Amino acid sequence: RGFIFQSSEIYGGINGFWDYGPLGAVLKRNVKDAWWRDTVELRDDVVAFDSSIVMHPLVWKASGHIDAFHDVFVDCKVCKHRFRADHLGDRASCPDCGSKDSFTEPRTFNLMMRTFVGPMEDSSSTAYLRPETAQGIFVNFKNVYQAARKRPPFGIAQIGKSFRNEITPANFTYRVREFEQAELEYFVPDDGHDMEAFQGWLDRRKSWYASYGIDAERLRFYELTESERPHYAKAGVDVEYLFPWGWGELESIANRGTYDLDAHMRLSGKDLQFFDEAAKTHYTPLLIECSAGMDRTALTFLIDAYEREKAVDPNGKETERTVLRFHPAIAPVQVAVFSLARNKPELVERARTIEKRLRATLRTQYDEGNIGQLYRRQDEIGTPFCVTVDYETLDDGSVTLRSRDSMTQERIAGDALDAVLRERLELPA
RNA sequence: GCGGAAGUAGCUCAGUGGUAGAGCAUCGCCUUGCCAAGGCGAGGGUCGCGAGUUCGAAUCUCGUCUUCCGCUCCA
Repeated sequence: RGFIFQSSEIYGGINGFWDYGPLGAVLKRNVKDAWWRDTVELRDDVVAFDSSIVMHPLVWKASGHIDAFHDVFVDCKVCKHRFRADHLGDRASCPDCGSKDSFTEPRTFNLMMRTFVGPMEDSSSTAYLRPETAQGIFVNFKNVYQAARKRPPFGIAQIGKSFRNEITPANFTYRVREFEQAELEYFVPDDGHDMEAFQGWLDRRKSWYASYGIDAERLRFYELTESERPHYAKAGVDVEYLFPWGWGELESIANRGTYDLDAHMRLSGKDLQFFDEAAKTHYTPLLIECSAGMDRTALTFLIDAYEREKAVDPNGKETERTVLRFHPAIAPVQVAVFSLARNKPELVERARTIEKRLRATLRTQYDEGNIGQLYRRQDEIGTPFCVTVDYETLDDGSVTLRSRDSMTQERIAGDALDAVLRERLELPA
């Protein structure tokens, strides 16, 4: 139906990259808008940001990505298993099959995508496509809080593309090499209350997922143990969804302490601290991070909404109905408007007029023809409501309102339609 | 990167050396008029891509790309 296509399909595709079609692009935009609305627009303590994808290479030195993302591997030529060279130490035999001197030469896997800045392609011009958006926030931290006149506690949010040379892209748009992240970096005073801020954002993110109807049985908030989280992190919770292939991470919420700002202060030599007026001391703010994958979240909405149910056609034959039960805020199309017949100009004109009016404030679509087909087609793309213009409409202006989920129809007076739709779509009046 | 399997219309698939197929979907007309109904018609494929064998390749061989499964990896 046009949600997601393989990238560069006519040339055979390229592993780990995907394109969003007419419906998918709107779906993903709606997911991002929902995140942005809740995380930025409804908060007076969070400001917007949009940093560049290519940054000074030292950013990635400070963040640890240049070291951590350049893993050296060797393969056992006998059992074909691969090992990280630094995990093997001085061992000469394969831990899995015991073969001696069976390793290949060490090979480096660079998980950051590399490019060159300027026309000269040499080591001095090497740059990286960012593997996460967060560092753009950290290195601009001082500019942002001064320009926005913010003091901790306050947050900086950004949505943008990131790139990683994953060894094995897998599971559709779940593990990919180009993806979009939504990240909130929330800076709090070093006053012993940082875990309260962490809990506050965890609760807020929990209710965000719940408010868009994600199946609670398929969503879990996994608390990382001390050994599972980075050494500098005081707490971490992974938001996971039960995909068809198992539990997969959508978002990571963490208390990262002063680690990130410390690292950039150390390498850049710049001061990124605050001055506490009351205590007359300088301090480095602690950081609460919410980092969510937008492609993964969009995929979650798509999978969670998908349902096939038994139905019966007009001849009494058993058939199936495919329906995407999107929340109205997420659905690519919110209202479809139909003319009951395609060869009756007065019906068509009336329906088109209504569709055009609704289009000003809602995501709408016009169609005409066999009414059953039209309803099922909209079910399949997750449109919550359909409005049908029929012969009665020509008499009194009333229309039929049909619900995707209940499959029921009701008669609505023409002048009540807009208000009824806004109520049913759970939109503000 | 390793091992296995697969790739034919938008989707699901049939087609094992001799003119490229079906169902559904899409588009048009008719009929119908409130949940994928019915009738008639149309468009859509260099059979993933590239070589090779052959008089002739979707079909056999090799390479390559992509996808799936299992390893490996997972800041």
